[in-house]
Amino acid sequence: MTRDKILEAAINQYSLFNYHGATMRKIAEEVDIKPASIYFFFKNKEELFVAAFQMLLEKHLLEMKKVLNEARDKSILEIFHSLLIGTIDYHKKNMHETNAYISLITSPPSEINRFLQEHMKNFDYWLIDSLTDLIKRDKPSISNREASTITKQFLLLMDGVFWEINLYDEEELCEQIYHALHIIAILLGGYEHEK
Amino acid sequence: MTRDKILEAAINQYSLFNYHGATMRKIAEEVDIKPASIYFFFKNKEELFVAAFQMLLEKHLLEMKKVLNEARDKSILEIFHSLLIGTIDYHKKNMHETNAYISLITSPPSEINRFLQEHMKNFDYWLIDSLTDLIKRDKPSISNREASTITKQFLLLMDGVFWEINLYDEEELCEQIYHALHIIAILLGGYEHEK
Amino acid sequence: MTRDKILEAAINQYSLFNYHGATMRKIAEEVDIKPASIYFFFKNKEELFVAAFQMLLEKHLLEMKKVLNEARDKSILEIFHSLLIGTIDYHKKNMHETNAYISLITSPPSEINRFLQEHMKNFDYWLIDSLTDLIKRDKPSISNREASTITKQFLLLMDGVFWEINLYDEEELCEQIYHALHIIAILLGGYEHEK
Amino acid sequence: MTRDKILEAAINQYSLFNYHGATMRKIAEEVDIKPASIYFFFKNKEELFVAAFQMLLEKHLLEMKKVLNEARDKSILEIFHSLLIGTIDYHKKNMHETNAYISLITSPPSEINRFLQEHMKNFDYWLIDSLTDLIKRDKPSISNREASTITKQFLLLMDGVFWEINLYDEEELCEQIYHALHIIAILLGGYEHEK
DNA sequence: TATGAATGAGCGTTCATTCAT
DNA sequence: GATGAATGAACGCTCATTCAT
Repeated sequence: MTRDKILEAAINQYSLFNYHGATMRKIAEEVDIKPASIYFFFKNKEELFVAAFQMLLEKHLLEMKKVLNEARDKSILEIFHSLLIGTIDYHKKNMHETNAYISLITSPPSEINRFLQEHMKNFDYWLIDSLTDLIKRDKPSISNREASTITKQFLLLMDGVFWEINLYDEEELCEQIYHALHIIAILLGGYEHEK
Repeated sequence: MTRDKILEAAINQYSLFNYHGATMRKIAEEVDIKPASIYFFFKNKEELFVAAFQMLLEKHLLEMKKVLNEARDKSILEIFHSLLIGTIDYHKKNMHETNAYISLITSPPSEINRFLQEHMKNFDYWLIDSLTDLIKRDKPSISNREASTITKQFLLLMDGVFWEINLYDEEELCEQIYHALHIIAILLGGYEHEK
Repeated sequence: MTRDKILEAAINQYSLFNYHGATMRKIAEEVDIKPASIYFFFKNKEELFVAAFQMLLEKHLLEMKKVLNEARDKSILEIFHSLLIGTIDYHKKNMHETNAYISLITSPPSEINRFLQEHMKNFDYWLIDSLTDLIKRDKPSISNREASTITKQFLLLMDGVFWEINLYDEEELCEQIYHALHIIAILLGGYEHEK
Repeated sequence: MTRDKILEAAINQYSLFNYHGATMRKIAEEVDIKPASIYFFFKNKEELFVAAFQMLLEKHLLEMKKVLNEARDKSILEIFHSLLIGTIDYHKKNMHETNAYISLITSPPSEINRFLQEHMKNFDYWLIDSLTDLIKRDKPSISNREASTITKQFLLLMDGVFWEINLYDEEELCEQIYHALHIIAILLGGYEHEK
């Protein structure tokens, strides 16, 4: 109970002030306990944050899996659509976590760098594999190579949208999502044509 | 100039440890002076960083302008190409600055938030305006709306590549740039066809 | 008994880190319980250590009495010999306790100072009285004054050897014990002669 | 200036409360500065105490050398006398330092153990060599072995007196010194006789 | 008996900052 | 221009201790 609240507060503070600015005092304040109490649950600041980041990344992975699973039976274009919207929705709903996630990737505290690299690689492999499979299921005539290319192109667009969360407001972001989907439609259309 | 060296060191430290982790002592150490000496040039930490960030953003804007200028006389596809390659090249060559830039955008120290928003908006306007103009110069038949759409789609792809600087190594990044250019070609091709 | 194990651990920790460095946590760890459990047996740190020191001093006194008792029927020179060897043996076998004992005497936690002074005085009186008696039993011709002198000289030598436990290794210490016994023999021999 | 006062205060506090009880705050208070200021002169607590102990041991060695030097031209018995009195006098006059010295030897903070061992060995060698030389100068007929034996016997007595600083008050201590000198006289007398 | 959970006080240390020189 | 010396505030953390269970 308290342990979970501490983890959550750690992520919040990290998203606002990064590692060095996220002090044990402020985390404790957010949970409404005293700083010393944190040390009953975590050995020190570093281990608290390793635990918090682990939780963050797992949650992110789980959420993505859920989104993909719920869209699994739709057409590939709709799957891309759901994935994009799902990602943005999740991140808009959990701005603190998203901010923390972004900070984590752009300037990871050196202690957890290796662990982070591992996670990112796994996440990437899983997403690429899943999407490539779904593309081939939807368009059986497509070659492995082509499916992989489409996947990577989609990731490129998704990453673009993801980065633009930082730059644009709700409305502009919506427009960019629309552009992304439009491009995907064109790319998939190309293969449609050739079939 | 000692002052310039301090600014540079501030950016370096910021890129490595963010605002709260970039201490006056470490900055001074990097310049090989004592912390007290920094206060001869800057009133306090906040003003030092405001100055450093200003320099960083100006440099970034200047660099982008230079890249665009040098490509100005090529075809629009080549311009897009140059812009993408130029951006990546610049950021690969100045990893500290890029890291600082990313950190600045993803988790800006609250004091400079307003100033940063202003800059980003101006940068965006400038880039969109410039690109829209160049598109229309290259393809006079295109409507304002269409030109604006292409520009935004290009920005989406460029942002995707930019974010992937964080995720991928040299080789993979190269592949993604290729995908981006390929997509751009298709999008422009569409208009070509309609002409 | 948990209580006894706590006392023992307290002495151990005290011998290693003195009063302020002997923490409740480390003591608890040594007994394989939690720090809170110590408070079931002792009101607080101070009372725990008062109890521990009392035990330590009593044990030391008892041991000395035992050594003296076992040598009681030998000649006075042999008694001195046994006492010296016995003391060293005991302290070599219980290095932690000896260390604690030495620390206790050289830098007593202020709270138990008075209690310690009392004990030391009693121990001293007892040892001097016992030895003086035994000398007179062995050499009836000796005056009270002379017997007292010999006792004090012996104590001086024993204290020398005791301090050198801190300074020398096994072999060198053995040599010093030999010197001590040699001197004692000479001193007693002087009276022998005069008899 | 300030640096020296800090070292002195460190020794004082150490003599009273040992390493763990000698806090930076109390040391700073004694010097009438703020705790943070200590860190301008010393990297951390450990290095402060290493410096303090080094100073302590050097001062002790110097003092002993001075005492020995001043007595150099007297007879060997008088030299022993001066040494004993000089040692006691010095330690009585610098009770804090003596207490620190004793604590240092009986329960050295593990970090400086090696350095301390080295010093003690050197001090011992120096004292033994010096005394052996002086004995032979005073009694040329004596063999090396005999001189060495006398030296070690003297050290034994001096150590006894030294330890008894902890146990006895002024008056009793005086008596013990008298006993020590008496024994030395007898021991030297033995060789006199044999000559 | 024993401990999980909590805390106030204090620890060693570093922070940004000042100011006389 | 630059720094030696200092400091108030805050840092991460550990201390002895409490108390309900």
